[in-house]
Amino acid sequence: MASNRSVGVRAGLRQNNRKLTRPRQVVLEILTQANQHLTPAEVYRKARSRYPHLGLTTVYRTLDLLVELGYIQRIHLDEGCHSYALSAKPHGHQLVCSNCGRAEEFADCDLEPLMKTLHAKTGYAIDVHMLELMGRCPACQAKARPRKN
Amino acid sequence: MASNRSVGVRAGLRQNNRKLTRPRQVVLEILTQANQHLTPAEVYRKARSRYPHLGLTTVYRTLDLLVELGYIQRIHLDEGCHSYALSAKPHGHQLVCSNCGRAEEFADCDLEPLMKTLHAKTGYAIDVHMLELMGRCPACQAKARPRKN
DNA sequence: CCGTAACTGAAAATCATTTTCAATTAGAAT
DNA sequence: ATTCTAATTGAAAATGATTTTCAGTTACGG
Repeated sequence: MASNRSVGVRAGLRQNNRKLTRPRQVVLEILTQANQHLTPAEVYRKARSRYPHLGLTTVYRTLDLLVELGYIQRIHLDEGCHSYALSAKPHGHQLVCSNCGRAEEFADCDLEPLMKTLHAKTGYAIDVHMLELMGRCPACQAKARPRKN
Repeated sequence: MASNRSVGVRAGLRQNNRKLTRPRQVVLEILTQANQHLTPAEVYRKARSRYPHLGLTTVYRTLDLLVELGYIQRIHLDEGCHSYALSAKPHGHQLVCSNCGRAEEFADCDLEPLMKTLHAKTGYAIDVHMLELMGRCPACQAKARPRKN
């Protein structure tokens, strides 16, 4: 069953003279099915249960490629550092649970006013921004305060 | 000449049962005099010209400590990953030049409305945010378009 | 000045990421 | 279906960043 996504990706790859290989499919599947941002090592571990021959090197290369083509995005966490997640929406940001790591993606960051102010103040031609929010997700909040009953 | 900052830091350290040692002073001086965010390796190189006996291990440990006490802040760049800079203002964010790396700090991020919206939408109890902007600084813009005359 | 907990630096260990290279494979062209 | 070739792969080695270990040193309260 070739997923819709996989069809789209195949086309995107072809445009760039790239191939849709098994390892690439597997990495993409893992990220598609995870509701989470994953580190390269995590992707590797999960992907190998499906395709044991996969190499870690290839995971790194595939993640880079998918970022380059815009199918996934790179996330910076305070430690551990790099994780990757599907970019469902153009220009997505993450809202990450500081307890369980679950993440929501959102796009409506509305930083235009801030960027204008800063441009006026500093003269910088701002073209990129990185925004990430952290806090407890509803489930973890519930777990944390069972005494509330 | 003990700087004002160094006095404040000494007090802060003492409260935590920590000492103000020469290596720590040097690392702090380097960051104070840099108008830039610096990686641990950069801090190390600069600091050694002043205090050649300094070890890289100590630089890492000192940077961690200073972050913990709130005197400096950790910055995440797209690659290279970690850099450190003085946190002049409480809760600072960085506006980094994508060309030369120079950075401005700002605090008035005004994300409250966004955080409220997201809280309503997702239920997350948001308590931390990471925001970083990138773009060309005025100097690099000027350099990039000399033909404009 | 003393005592001691905090701190230090060198070396080794660990962990993430990249490079190298010979073998394999996807997919365009027959 | 078969061939051809550039793109891709995985193992191993190399590189780079960061952490741990540990014996010796130092700041600073008493």
